[in-house]
Amino acid sequence: MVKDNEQTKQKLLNAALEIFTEKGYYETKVSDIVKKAGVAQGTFYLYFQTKESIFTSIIKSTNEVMIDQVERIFTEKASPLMSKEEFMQRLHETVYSCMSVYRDHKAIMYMMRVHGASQFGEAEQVVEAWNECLLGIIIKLFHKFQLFPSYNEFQFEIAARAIDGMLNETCMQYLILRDSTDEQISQISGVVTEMIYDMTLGRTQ
Amino acid sequence: MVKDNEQTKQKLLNAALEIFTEKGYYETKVSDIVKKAGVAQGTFYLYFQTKESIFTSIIKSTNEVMIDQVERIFTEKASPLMSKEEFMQRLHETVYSCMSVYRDHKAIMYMMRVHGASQFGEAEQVVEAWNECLLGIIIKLFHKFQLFPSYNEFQFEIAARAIDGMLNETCMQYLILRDSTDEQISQISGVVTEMIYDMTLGRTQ
Amino acid sequence: MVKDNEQTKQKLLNAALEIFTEKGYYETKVSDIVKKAGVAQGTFYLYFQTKESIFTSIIKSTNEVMIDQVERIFTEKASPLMSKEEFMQRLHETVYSCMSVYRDHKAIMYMMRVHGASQFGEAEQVVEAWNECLLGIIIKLFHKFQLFPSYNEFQFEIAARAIDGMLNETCMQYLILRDSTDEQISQISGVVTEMIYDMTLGRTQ
Amino acid sequence: MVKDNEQTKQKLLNAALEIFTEKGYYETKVSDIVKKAGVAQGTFYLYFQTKESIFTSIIKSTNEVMIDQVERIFTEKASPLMSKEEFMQRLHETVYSCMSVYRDHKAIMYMMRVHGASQFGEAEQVVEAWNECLLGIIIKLFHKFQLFPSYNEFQFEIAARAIDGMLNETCMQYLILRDSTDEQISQISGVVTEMIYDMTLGRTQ
DNA sequence: GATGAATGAGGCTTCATTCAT
DNA sequence: TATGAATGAAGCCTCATTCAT
Repeated sequence: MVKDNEQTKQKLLNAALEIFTEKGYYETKVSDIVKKAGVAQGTFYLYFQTKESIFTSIIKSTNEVMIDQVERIFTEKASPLMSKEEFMQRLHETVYSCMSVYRDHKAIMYMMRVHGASQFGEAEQVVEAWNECLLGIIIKLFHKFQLFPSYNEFQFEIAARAIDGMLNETCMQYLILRDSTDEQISQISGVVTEMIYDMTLGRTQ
Repeated sequence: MVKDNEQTKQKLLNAALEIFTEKGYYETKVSDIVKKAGVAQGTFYLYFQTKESIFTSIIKSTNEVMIDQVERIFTEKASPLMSKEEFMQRLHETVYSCMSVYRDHKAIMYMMRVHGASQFGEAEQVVEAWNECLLGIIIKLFHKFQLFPSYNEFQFEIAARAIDGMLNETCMQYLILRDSTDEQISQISGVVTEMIYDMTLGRTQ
Repeated sequence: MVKDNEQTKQKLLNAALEIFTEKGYYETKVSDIVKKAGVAQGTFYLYFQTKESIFTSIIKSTNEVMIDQVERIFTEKASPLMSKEEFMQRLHETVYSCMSVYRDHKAIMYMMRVHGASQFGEAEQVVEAWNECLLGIIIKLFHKFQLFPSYNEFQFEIAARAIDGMLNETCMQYLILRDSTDEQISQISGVVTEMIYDMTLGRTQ
Repeated sequence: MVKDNEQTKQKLLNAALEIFTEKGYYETKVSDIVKKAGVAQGTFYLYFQTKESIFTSIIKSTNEVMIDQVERIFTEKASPLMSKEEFMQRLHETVYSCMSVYRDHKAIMYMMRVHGASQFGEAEQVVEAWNECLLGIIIKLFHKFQLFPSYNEFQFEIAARAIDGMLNETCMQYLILRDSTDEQISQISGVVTEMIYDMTLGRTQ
């Protein structure tokens, strides 16, 4: 029955994610995964061709979800015509949502960042895709709000990457490496929101 | 002879750094290292106890140098009494110097970030030490300039990590993953400097 | 239903023969066989106990047929009283028929010779049985025609094996490894017939 | 020291030949080989890349030797101008020498014929090379002695293959599958020589 | 100190066979 | 009878480490 089929595959995926997250790709043995999943060694190979392929499979599928979620979050949240308060409110919501995405995919993010998942052809592209996704969104927003009018293409990109780095680092520290309460996440996004505002719309000028 | 001794050890360290950087810890074989160093397999174990120990040794020693350099850079560069122009000038210099440190230790940084060097007890501490180093400096500066007066301890830390993330990401992208000219590095630190200024001293109250 | 039963078994036998022939015993997987037969993995074991047993089963049953055919061919075809022309005619027919047997069981012969099917207890006996069959026939004919009167038992056997080898090799080359037309097979048996004649009845006494 | 080096390699080759001969390629485990050679599992891979490569290596090198030996044997042994007695004498010597070659490389021949060594790309070529070698020699002799004047190209080849098969089969039976004394080998080559003579120079007509 | 051959534990993967449905 | 998911033993190979010279 397909149901059973999928169940086993899912058990393997869950086990693999957990152990990859804990130990990284190389320290994870296929035997660890099957043991945790509660199936036999051979069963693994009914669902995945190689150890690498389950790894790639995990980060690829998660990544698609994350990119999708993030893109949805940033769409049509804010407009240049808003008042500062309204804008801040929206920005805060956006940052908060974005952080939730990180939290929901904690294990994957951990794997990608801490264990440096960019070692295999496909995984590398995934990490890159994720980076470019956020960057693209930020740049699009810059244009929408006509920020940094004096900046050239290159400077634009730098600014976007700086914000990307800010978000990434805070998410990493407070959502991936530590567990934070909703209350704390709200505070974190509050600080980040303010900073982003100050660097952009709120620039002294 | 000690001289010879050190020479061989250095050859191994150089070779190891190069290959670790290129392939990461796990994909690097001791046999690769000795081949590149031009010594015999057994010789490796005259200088390092294990493969892990040469790895740790490399990132530890480099890290000390980096931390030292960065701390020196941030010391006494700026003071709250300066004019904005002067302050900006100093900050720019500081960021630029900081970027130079990244560039000078490109390989190590690459290893730490891209390959996720935080897998072994000691290496993990090194990565952490580096993060804490920058963070500490930033927090100290916040205090010195009495920034974010309304922030509590937690928010303070968040803000510091955000800036840390900004710096890290831009360094990563432009100095570690790509090669940038001095001219470009100057532009990059310019943008970052402005952003930092806007988020801190230049805040719209 | 027995009918269905037999059908499935036959499908498996056909598939197995084809793949064994193509890849040899070891490179053939049970999964290949069932796939080609269009049945499930488990079904295989309803009809055959092991992979080895289907293999043995195939060559054994085929071998019986072949031995039977060959024995019939050689029976009462020629007699010492014939004229040379008549004898040659009969010998030619015999060799031709013999070659047809090889051709009809091409796959099995291929398996036995090219893949060296003599690795398992039973299979080995089959190959041997086949060899002894031909050899026996040839020796019987030698006696019937009172050939090699000066030869002792040992020499007799050598001569028989030599002819056996001749037949085998030409069959192998032209019927098993290559496809030959009826016309060509006729030529081949012509040459072989002449040679056999020259070595036996036609000997320069 | 190179001496030791070669010694270990030779131990492995000897062990491998012995076990391949006994069990065939697939039933031979690398662990069997190293056990018989008295070295560790890993040592095997210092000298051979894979199990297949030691197999190929063995039959390739032996084959070169055999081909060389056989070609030397057949060179300038007989000439069309000889008397029958002299010719028979030479032919007998030739066949005898040829049989010695088989005997000297018994194990390899066994492997090639009985286990059907033609399963891997390179091994296949080796078997073919050996077949073509003998065939070529026989055809050359046919031309030299202007045998079978009425035969066309195709018939020529058939005749050559027939003789090849005769030689092969007798060698196989008496030198590879059984052990024969020198005395016996002499008898065998005697019979074969007579047969070859009868089929060729001694043809009625 | 330097060498490099030798070691052997342990990982990944295959595949014949079983078994619950 | 038929299915096909599950099993697990066993093989090949890698590579960090040791050791005799």
